[in-house]
Amino acid sequence: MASKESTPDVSRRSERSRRAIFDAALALVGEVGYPKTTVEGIAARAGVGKQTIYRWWRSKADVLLDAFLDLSEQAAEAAGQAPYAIPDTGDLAADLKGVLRATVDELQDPAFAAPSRALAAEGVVNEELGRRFVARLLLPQLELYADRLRSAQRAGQVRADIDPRIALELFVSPLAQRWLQHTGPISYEYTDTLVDYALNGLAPR
Amino acid sequence: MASKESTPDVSRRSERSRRAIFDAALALVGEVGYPKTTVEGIAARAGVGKQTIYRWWRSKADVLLDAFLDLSEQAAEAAGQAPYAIPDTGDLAADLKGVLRATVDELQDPAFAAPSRALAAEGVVNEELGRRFVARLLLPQLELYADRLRSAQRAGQVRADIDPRIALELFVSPLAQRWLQHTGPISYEYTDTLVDYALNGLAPR
Amino acid sequence: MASKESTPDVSRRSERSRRAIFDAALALVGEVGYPKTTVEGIAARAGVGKQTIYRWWRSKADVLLDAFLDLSEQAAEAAGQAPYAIPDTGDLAADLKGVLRATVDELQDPAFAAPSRALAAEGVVNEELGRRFVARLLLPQLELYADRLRSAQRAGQVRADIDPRIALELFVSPLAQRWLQHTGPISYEYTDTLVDYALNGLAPR
Amino acid sequence: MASKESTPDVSRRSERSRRAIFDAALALVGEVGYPKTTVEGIAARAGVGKQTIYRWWRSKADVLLDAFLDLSEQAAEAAGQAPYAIPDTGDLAADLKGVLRATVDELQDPAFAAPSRALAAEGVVNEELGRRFVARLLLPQLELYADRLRSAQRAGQVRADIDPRIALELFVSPLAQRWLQHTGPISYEYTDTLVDYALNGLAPR
DNA sequence: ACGTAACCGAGACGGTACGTCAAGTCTTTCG
DNA sequence: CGAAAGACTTGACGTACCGTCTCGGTTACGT
Repeated sequence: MASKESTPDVSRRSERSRRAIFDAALALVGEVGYPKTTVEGIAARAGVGKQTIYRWWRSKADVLLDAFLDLSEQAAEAAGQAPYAIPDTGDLAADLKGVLRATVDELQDPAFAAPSRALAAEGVVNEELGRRFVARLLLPQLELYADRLRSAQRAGQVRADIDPRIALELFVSPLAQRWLQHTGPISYEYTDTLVDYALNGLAPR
Repeated sequence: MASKESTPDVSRRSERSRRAIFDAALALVGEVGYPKTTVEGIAARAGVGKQTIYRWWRSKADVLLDAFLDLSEQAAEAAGQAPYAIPDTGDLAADLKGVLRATVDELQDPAFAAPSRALAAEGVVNEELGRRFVARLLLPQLELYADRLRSAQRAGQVRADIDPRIALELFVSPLAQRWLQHTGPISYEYTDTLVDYALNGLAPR
Repeated sequence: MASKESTPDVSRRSERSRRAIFDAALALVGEVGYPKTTVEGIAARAGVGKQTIYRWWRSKADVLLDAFLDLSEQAAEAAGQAPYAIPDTGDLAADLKGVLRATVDELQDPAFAAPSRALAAEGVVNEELGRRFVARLLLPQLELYADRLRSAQRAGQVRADIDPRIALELFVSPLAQRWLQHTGPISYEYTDTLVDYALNGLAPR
Repeated sequence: MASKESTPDVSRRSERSRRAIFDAALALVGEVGYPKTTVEGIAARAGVGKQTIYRWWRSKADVLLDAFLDLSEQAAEAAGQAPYAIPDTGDLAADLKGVLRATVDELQDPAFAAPSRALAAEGVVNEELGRRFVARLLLPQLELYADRLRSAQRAGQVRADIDPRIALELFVSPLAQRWLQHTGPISYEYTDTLVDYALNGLAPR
């Protein structure tokens, strides 16, 4: 006996509509911004009835989260073999700088930045969505940094008593904050500096 | 020569209404959250005409920004002599840990956290407001950390070639991100660790 | 080929709402008067969204015009066989006096008078609505008088060179003006007198 | 002890403001129509504070009524000796036709027609103002017709048993209704016909 | 092969809040 | 102290979207 509240029959779902909704949602967020993106607008642009959106998602933010996850997966596939893993050349600083430079590029691509920023903002204020955003998008990425740091610990390049989950925030969070809150400019030089400071510390040796 | 679009005659403004609007706005954000706080609701709660709000502010976010700045100023005054300055006991680590612990407390006070979070969220998506939020609230506070770090540089506790404006982000941004995006728990232990990592670096010495 | 500005899909329209709106509009005009009747009030009383009114009508006056036309049609149906036709007993004076006496009664029934007066007033100042009011309500009624006068001409009771469309105004317009502009009292005696004066003229014979 | 609600000290009243308000009110009604004429607009156009209007009048309609009365008086003065009286040449039909032709001209002069129509409309719906409009503008004019008819009765041109107050409506009201409600065109020929029909009646002699 | 049960596009529905406008009141400033 | 200026409270306006609820139509099984 299926629950009354469960999603409708998934097997009959129109893949065409799903794709059109994702495309419309991402396009609208990029074009007019998140606040002016409306469910009504997404439905119209996707050539879809409003109810088709409400049948499968609970809110505008929900749609966008799925659309963005879908986008990320597609991007990952397009990127080929090692889609999302931090290289391990043995040179920790160089590896981190490389990944952060790629992130800088990504953050400046409007197609990626607009929905990402919108979801982050919504997550700040809507805790439930925020937790899903973090769990499905942010944490997996952070975990890659943690893995790389653990590897560095085994190689003796990072002290053994360091908590990798916290350590990674030393260079990731500053970039995140500058980007989200416009508290400063973003550049390769900046992220390189973050890695240097974080690895070597501020105090004289 | 007053511009046609400038705000109306400020000298005639009702201080009573201004205060009531601030109080109502902060109270509502705290009680029902930012999205459910409406201009109409603020006006009603403040016993003020809606037009009186639109006469002086352009949006809900604008009102809240001013209300929150006002709150901060009052809090600063109430805090007495050294309202917003980081102590300088000579022990950099201890001083930073102390201030961050105070910040942790503040971030857990709902009266302060709700509007702050709302403004941060709005600023993420509304760049114009975001820049004002940063310029009027965030940067002044960050500058205090920069000052303390400069003092530490003079005392030889921080390397001279370090850029204080970037260095401070090593411990401030992680806390900010955990708070804003719920990427992890917040505690005294956590901020203490951040300061230790940031000052000493991750690499073995 | 439907015009872009045409009313929405009429076949899907809710008859229930339409009726409720008419009832509410007529009731409110009767109770609080036309100027204090608001679209918002009609919607609330009808248990209907405001947008449902604006979807189908352009203004308060438009709603009221349709509501009143609907009322007239219902009254006509209720009146039975010969709903709106002037009797033709052969005695022109008696027939006209009878109809005018009925009109006097109608003009003193508040349920009928309030919306009628409101529409007339609006029509005086809003030419577009005025023309519709006249075309759909006033002229059809006047035409009945013209018909009766033509019949009287064929019977030799009215001179053949008389223009019936003007002639009818001799007894209809005075009543209309007294009612609309409060220029004098209204009674059976008054309308009887009008008919006598109009048929026989003022000059001695 | 003066009542709180009495008008303020009339002797100190600014004639300059009073005139400017009248001019502004009449101009605005002519230019944008009655509904779009606002007290705020009148005050602005007259270079006067809004309160100066509310001090001396109770409503927009009140202002306009006084403005129109003032205009009528000025017009009357300008017209010279016998400002408002119906000529008495002994030929009743000719005298009435002449006056009605002049009225036709007046009704087509926008400077006169716009405020007049506006006041009539307001009077239809606002009984209190309507009665003042009628008493101060309409009835005095009707009385002139009544006087002329009484004179005709003394001359034996109108039957003695005719009530002049009702008789005059036979030709005045039709013109009024056509003008107010757009129920038909207005012309010299039309008003001439009205006089003929009214004096001679519709029935064959 | 055919009913019947779902999804689908469309869009009307009852609502909430928006941002604007004007009403009429109240307060401040000036002559 | 009257008048100008204009800020105030109030409340209707007409618009934009919300999330729900029909409406036909078109698949896509299940018997």
